[in-house]
Amino acid sequence: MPVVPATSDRAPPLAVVRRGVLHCASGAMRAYFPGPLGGPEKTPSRTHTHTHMDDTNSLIEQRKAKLAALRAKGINPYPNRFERKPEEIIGCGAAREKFEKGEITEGQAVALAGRISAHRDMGKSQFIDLKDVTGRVQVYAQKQALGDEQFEVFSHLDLADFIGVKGTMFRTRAGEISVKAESFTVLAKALRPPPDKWDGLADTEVRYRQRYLDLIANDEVKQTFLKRSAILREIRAFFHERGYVEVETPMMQAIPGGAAAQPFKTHHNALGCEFFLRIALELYLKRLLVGGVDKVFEIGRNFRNEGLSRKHNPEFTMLEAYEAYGDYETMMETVENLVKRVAQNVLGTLVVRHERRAETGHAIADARSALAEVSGILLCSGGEGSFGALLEGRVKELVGAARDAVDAASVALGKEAANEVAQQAHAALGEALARLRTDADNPQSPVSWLPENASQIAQRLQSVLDRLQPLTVAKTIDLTCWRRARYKDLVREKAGADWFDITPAERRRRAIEDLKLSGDIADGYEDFEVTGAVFEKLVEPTLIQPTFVTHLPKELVPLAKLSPEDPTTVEVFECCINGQEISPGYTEQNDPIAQRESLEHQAGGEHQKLDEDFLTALEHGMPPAGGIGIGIDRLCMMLLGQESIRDVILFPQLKPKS
RNA sequence: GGGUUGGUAGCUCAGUGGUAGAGCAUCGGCCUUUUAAGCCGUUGGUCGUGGGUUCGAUCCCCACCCAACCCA
Repeated sequence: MPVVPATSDRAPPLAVVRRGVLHCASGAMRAYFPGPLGGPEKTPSRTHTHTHMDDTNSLIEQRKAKLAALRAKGINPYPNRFERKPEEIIGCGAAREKFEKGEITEGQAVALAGRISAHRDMGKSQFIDLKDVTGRVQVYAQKQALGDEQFEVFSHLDLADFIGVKGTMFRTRAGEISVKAESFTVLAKALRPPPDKWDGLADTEVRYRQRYLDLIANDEVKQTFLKRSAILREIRAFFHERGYVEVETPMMQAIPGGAAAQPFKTHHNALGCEFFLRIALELYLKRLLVGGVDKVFEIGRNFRNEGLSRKHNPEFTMLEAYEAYGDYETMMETVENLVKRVAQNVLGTLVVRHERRAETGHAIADARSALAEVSGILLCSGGEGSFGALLEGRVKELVGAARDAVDAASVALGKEAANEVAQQAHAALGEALARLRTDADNPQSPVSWLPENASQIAQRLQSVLDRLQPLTVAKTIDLTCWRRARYKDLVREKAGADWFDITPAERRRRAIEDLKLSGDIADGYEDFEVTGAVFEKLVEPTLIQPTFVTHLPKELVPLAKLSPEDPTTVEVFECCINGQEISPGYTEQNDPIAQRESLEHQAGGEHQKLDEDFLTALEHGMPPAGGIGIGIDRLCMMLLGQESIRDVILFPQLKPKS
């Protein structure tokens, strides 16, 4: 009931005004576009549009009214092209740069086109910023120069409209390189307003689902994807220069092979059979080695039917390259040279600096309020006896330290300083949380917790850690120095020098109890899997600087070739950078009998999973070869300083909106 | 799968058990070299969805949807 009168109070005058404008305008539209375009079959949809417009927000309505007004003036808001002489054509940013360098002189005629990104109205003179992929340039429009009619149209242009401008270059009094408009053309009217010019677009969901808005609003996002493109270009150039052949192999495969992963299933109607989207490129590229394509690579999408996370997108881009008469040593050099070249040519440096992208202010405010909450809980639940121990303890000290750090961060002027203290806070809280969890799990703990207190405080601490996370991402990756380290040595660094001298039972106990990997070690794990968990959880995340991990145990990579110098290991490397495996490399298995045994074992007796055609190919003889795979998305994350794979994939997979 | 945080105007964000707020954007007015232009005025909301509690819910409770992060 209260809704109806309220609407009827307000709605009628607005509706009358808007309908008046729209009806008049669409009448003009029909007059200007007689014939098929304005024919009767369009009328129903137009009517529908009207009802829709009445319901939708007024910003779109206003723009549609402007669109109709343009048509009423005989201006086509969506012309087929921007008419201009070829010699005048120039990019917006390019025009500014060329003027700066003196390649264009004051008063020279130019033509450029772009999207309006800012509008400064001075009455009888106006400024807009015009943006295209080359950058931004200011356009200056004077009533006198354009004439009353054109100036009227110009002054009613909206942010996000596309226009073309012809004019002359000059520098304003304030020194800004600008174009004085002599004429302009509306190239495409935008019916929706762009995101905020200052704050950009922050809503992650909108950024990923409507990436075009992200690209419009957030320039650094556009730069990231332009650089991703440059990375791909450099990778291709690298391999082409070395005589590699680029190929494309099937994405739809009857038997998905080359990796252990769940595939996506699809169906071919005409053939009446199932196909799978590929999970790896390997088996087809090796067929090409058999066929005499000695150096071959492919860059393409793989699909794995697994969970989504910061590091995983269900479809991701993989590079695989194989080189006959090479081995895993050859391929290590290849990876190193490739990454160095790409970094140098795209970033101009071999030292990659990762900065956080999140805004410091909000994160600190969040973290501080959460910390205050933790302190509150500590105080409120501080009864007699048991809590005395807590309040005296390390936990309180650490929470206090974290608070101080966050407070310091909030007044720190520089990003660096804020980041440093945030990192300290993060470390301190991580320690406090670990301590809490240990004590809470340990009945012999000197602190006799109330269980609900412990878990409550642990949750709050976790929350604080989460909030501090965006502040703590700052690191430098030095690509000039590539370490080579044996798997066992790296494990010994984290798990103890005697790790491989103790019994398997002792290793398991130590991993679960001392190294706190209980959640990562299943009951049925083999001994090598226990060590594998240590590597994956404790070693790999710490390998920030480029590291080739070599001499992996043969059980871990059963399909690989044994190392002649140590037959308990295989000729395989994992190249880790930024705490992630970027690239595995192999001396490829070319013994058809050994390969058959491994694949049969992997298929676990399910014969339909065996790629007989691939095994047949090997029986025809494959030259000894080195091979690598490089996760392009992860490589981009590392090079471009992004902490989420979704920030290097233009359209990451999200749950469809219902 | 579990947990934490979030979803309010086109955008960025405040906020409260009782008529919904700011800045920018929009629209109107003044201003012919501004640049986060300025000044004056104006418009704009199913407060994620669905239930419940209540005289009254955007707020409290429950469920669900979507997202980010952490853990598994």
